[in-house]
Amino acid sequence: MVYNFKKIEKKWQKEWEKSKIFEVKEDSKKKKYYVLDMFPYPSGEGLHIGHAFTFSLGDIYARFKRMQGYNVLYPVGYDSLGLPAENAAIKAKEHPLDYTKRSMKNFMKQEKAMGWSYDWSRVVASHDPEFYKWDQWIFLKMFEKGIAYRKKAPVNWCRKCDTVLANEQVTDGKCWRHEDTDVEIKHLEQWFFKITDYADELLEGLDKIDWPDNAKKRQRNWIGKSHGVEIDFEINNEKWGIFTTRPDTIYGVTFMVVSAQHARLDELVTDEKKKDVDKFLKKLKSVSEKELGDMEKEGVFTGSYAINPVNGEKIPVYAGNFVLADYGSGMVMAVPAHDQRDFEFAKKYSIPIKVVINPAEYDLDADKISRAYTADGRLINSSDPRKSKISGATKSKTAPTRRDGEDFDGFDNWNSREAIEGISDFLEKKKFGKRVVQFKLRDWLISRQRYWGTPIPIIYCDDCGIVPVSEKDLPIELPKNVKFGKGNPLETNKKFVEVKCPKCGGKGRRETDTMDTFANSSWYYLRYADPKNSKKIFDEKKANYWAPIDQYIGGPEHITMHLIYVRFYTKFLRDLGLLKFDEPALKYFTQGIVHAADGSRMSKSKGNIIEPLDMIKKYGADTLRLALVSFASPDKDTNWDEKIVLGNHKFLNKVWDYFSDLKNINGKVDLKVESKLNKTIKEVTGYVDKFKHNLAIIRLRELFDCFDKIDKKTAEKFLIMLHVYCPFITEELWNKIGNKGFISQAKWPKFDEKKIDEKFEKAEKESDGLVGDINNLLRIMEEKKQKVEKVYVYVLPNEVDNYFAEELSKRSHTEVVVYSVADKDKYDPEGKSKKAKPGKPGIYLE
RNA sequence: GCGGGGAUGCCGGAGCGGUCAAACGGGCUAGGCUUAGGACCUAGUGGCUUAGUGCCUACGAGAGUUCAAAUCUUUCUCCCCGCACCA
Repeated sequence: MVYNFKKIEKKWQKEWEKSKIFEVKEDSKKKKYYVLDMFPYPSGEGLHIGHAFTFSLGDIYARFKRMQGYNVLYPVGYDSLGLPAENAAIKAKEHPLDYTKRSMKNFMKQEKAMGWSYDWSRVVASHDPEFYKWDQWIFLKMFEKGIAYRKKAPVNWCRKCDTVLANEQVTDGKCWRHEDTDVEIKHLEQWFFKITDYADELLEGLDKIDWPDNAKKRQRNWIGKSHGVEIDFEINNEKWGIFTTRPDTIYGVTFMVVSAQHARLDELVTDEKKKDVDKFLKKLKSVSEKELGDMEKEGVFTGSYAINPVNGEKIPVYAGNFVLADYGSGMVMAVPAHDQRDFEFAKKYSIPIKVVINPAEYDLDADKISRAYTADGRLINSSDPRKSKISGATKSKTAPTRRDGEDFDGFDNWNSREAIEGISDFLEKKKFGKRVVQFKLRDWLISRQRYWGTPIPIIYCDDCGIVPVSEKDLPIELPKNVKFGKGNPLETNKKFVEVKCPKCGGKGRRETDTMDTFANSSWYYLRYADPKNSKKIFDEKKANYWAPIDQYIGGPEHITMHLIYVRFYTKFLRDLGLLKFDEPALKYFTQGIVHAADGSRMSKSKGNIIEPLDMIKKYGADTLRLALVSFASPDKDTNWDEKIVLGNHKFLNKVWDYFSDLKNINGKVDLKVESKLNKTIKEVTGYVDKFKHNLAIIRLRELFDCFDKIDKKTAEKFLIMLHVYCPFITEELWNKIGNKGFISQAKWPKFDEKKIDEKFEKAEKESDGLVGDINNLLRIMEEKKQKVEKVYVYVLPNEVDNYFAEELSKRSHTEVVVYSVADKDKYDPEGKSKKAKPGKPGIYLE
């Protein structure tokens, strides 16, 4: 019988839809399990192979947990707001709303074709005002708590997107969506979320969750906590704080560098240097951010001098292109002898280099070193010359001692590591500075000057200033009637923009910026718990029943964006008292990326895209699913190869043929098969749980290969295990072999350790060995041109059951006779039976 | 520069201290089955050897730990990825 996958897959899609078996309710008696794939953006192109892969992983897991008896929430939705949709719509000369609706419909159709077992009653879409209303609600709460705030800041601007970007959306100085477009820096007033308030918690929370190490490390790196000291340097009779992690080098500071973008740079520039500085700044503006990264360290003297608090030295202040304006205080103390960047700068501008740390083995010579010495060592030149004069400090070479108070005379001979602490103590004691913690993480810039996003619920009033929209007026809906072209389309709708001030009733102007699309994906997982609630963002009982996500699945590209934001939102909503947990996802699986056959990225421009739909048409969704996850370990990157699909299709054909013939499953329980079955259940259960689907499928194939005539229970258990990978064909066969209902609702099989008997496997191995031996002998005889008619095998009496003449004959293509060594009537003209050893029967050829 | 991952047979990929010449798939070879088959079944697929044996060489390169290493340590080479002037 032909395996008509098209018919079968269509049939079961309908059956599942009709029966609604994947819809779930809260059930206090059942243990819940929440499986979630990352919120997809519904592109007009439909599903790509990456979707097919990652969502299949989710579906496999959801089906697995469901069969194991959990109350499984496995929802789907659409991250339908956002720049890509707007851009695609403009390109197609279509309204984003129409484009989005069409894309979503197309997506749903394809998702159903893949056999993903979503609870379709819970679909959410972020472009739905009933959804983004709650974005706005959260915004208002954040505004209330001071988490959402407005400030002027140097921001990343993409000309092509026509909007600002978050730091996370800039890669190599280029826009994350336009690899060919350099990001420009503009100074604009923008909305920010104060994610940095949660920096410490975001860091510590990582210890509590079961995520891949790699993901955790990347987040830690991104958050970038470092301990250091903020030291006050006096410039023009005013104190300027600078951040350093190396207070041990403070005696080696020979100049200061302030960021060229520093807001208060003007105050440092003296009149006679103004021209120079302006020239320098102008030059910087003409280069893009990207080139700035590659550029040599450059700077210009501002004319001002700073006083080093520890030794009273007067040092020049430069403006430089390599100092970040928004990290630390935007100014650094430069120690050329012990920092490579400072070293290069000092060399370029002939600034003195002062060694204050020597390696253990030798002394550095400031005039001769070719690069900064950044390792640990022993401090020199690290005392206050003003004090030394008074006290006539002895230059002892003895072990350093900790000095307190007035008799302090420096840190010479201290170990630099200890000096970090010692000098920090000293600075704090003298009130020259204080210990501080710095993060690389910046506040999240969420303003976007584009149309297809959540409107920010704020009104500007000349009299009242920034006024939040009141909660009862939510949602602020996106007007459909806008003109696309230059600038923010929302500004073209007067009715939207011109509003009354909610406070004074006077003339107000509505904020036309929309929110970053990542806002939506930061809390959508909670809305699934209660998707239709029109009164509240979600019912807290429901949210706390289903959430947090037990198993989250998605690509590595989201580790530093979405996965940070969603953690931040979760903590914020917890602080509002809505959630009883701190982390959105307890477990996270990062799948590998499927590349094109040649290892390059799949992209439309390269024309190397594999369409899942094509594969479904050619081989069926079951085959595609099986192929995608059996190819390699799912956490590894792979290169696509259609041969894999072909091989899996063959396998499913065999499965189909085998189970279609009911005679095959009318057999009796066979101990050998039973042992193998139980062992397979044991292993496959473990593999599925750990996403090692490639290995699980191998085990299933091996089990299938050992089937001859089997009993119905065995058949069922095999089908159930295969079902998580191939839901359609197994559903059909489940019915075919006489079961009512859905295999989707069957119970995952349990294994019985007692039924696993390694002797069968051993016997099988020995039997394989014997076949090998026989064939080997036959080959040798053939080479010697000796004809062999019959093969006689002499088996030790206790092993007689392990060898079957029929099987051996078949596999060696020669008639085989099996004797027990103990058989008195055996035919054994050359006494080969004496050679029989355990697991190794004697052989005689004739 | 920092951080992560990788290098295994003709190929994709398992294995991560002994049970490894190395799962499973693909390819190829031989045979069978067939009107035919790119379908299916069986066997083989590092080298040398042999009535079923045994030996040698192999898991990017070198060194080491160990009774024992593809598997552990270390150095090196190459590849991929993430962050990147974070003081």
